[in-house]
Amino acid sequence: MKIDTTTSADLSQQIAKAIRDAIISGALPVDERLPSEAELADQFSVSRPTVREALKRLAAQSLIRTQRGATGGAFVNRLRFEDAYGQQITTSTLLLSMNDVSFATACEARYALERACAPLSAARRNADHLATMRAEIHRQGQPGLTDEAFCASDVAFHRALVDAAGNPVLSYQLAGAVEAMQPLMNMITFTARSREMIIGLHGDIADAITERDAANADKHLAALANYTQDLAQNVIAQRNMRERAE
Amino acid sequence: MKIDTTTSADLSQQIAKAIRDAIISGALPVDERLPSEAELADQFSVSRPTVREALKRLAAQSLIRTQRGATGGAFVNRLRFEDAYGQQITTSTLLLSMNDVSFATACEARYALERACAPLSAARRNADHLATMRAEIHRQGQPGLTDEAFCASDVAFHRALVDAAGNPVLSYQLAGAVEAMQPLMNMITFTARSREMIIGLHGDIADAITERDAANADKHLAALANYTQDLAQNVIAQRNMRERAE
DNA sequence: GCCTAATCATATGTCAGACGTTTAATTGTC
DNA sequence: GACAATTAAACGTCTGACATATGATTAGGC
Repeated sequence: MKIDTTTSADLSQQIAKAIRDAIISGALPVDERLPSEAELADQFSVSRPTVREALKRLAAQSLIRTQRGATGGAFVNRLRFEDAYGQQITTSTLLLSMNDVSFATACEARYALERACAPLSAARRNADHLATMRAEIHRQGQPGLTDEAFCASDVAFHRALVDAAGNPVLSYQLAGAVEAMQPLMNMITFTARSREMIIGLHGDIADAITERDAANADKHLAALANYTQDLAQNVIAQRNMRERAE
Repeated sequence: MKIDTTTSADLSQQIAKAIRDAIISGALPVDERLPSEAELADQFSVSRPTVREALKRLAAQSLIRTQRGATGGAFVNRLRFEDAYGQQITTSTLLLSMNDVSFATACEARYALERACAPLSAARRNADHLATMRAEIHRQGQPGLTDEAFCASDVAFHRALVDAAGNPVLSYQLAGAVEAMQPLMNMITFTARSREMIIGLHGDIADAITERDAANADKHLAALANYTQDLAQNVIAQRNMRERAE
């Protein structure tokens, strides 16, 4: 494991890259213990704090985990889908908020991906997925539900729909798209009538998935996508009206 | 900005989380300068190395950038889609290699996502996208091309197809799926005949996109997905045969 | 008075050494 | 042989210092 002396980056960055490359290449297998911080400092000819900064960089990416104590140290971490969800959501959320991504663009991406899952979900859904979807639909209909709670339930419904496809890669990819949309969704204040409409479409989608009817599931998802876009456009139009009036 | 004293995690982890939350919530806007390391150390009542470890964690996620010198410091970084690609690809690659994801599962996810883009690509593609796709198809047909080069060109073709949708969110999401598949694709040794077949399907897809024919694009993408799966199955079957013979 | 060059101040990057804390293995005792 | 005390290894944190980069300031020359 050698550091790249040609680049003029921070030492901790170079060391992190060297170890990261070793992990990606498979030279450091999962659960392998890295040398101790003191040994790494010797190997790379740097001080322990510098090594520690490099290790923290890797820890932030969930590439390693550390344990204290006699047999402790840094170990190559098995990156699990659940661990990657959080990071994916954080990144997606920031990408949307920092790059002036329009609601329309985000919404389009989200529903395009979700519709890609629908046929698989229709084929493979099990009782658990259906039960989750029905439970969330029921929750969404309860009076007095805050907008935040409604949106959270909305996300849970769609995640169940995606998970029903039984493909962890898809679930991971969609997690970012669906969860990151939530802050944007929260911008839309749902009226009682629009909630009713959404719940109805959720019911249609759940019905189609229950009946393993991929075509109908796609149809209702498309309707939901259109309706969501319309809602957002109205909110934006009204906001512009208000601003012009002031 | 307060640290969570209830959890018993590392101090640097707690501090990183506090700053990260502030960034996500918008309390720290893009390009805002964080207090100097010494000031942060004072605020959080920790030493400077601990603060530095926290900042390195954030830097690893591209949430901040640092500058040396008199007016230097740590600044909230505008997370760009291009910056996020690399991280997304690294994470996706490790997820696949560390979790025994079957080729079938990864392939299914990839083509499901890609087919979700196709209708948008058909509607919005411009001359640049078409030119890139044609150029890659031409490259793929050249004799003497190594398997690696063929796969790289394959990735470039599909990225052009996805980018044609004109939705940066989709491009970002797909980058992980498409690029992370490459190591798995490289496992498949393409014969001359299978390359011919793939190039033919690429041509069909490019034709459909050129003609803005979403239905045909989807049809040929589905055919390509099936053919890729078949190729992989044959490779795996042959490998098993060899192992049994030994 | 204006431009250039030396100086300075500030902040990050790195180092050395030390001490505290956690944890498992070892040792010693009953 | 089982349990308790000791020990050693490793991470977590702190202090203090020096090196280095870089913008701002100041001094000097024209």
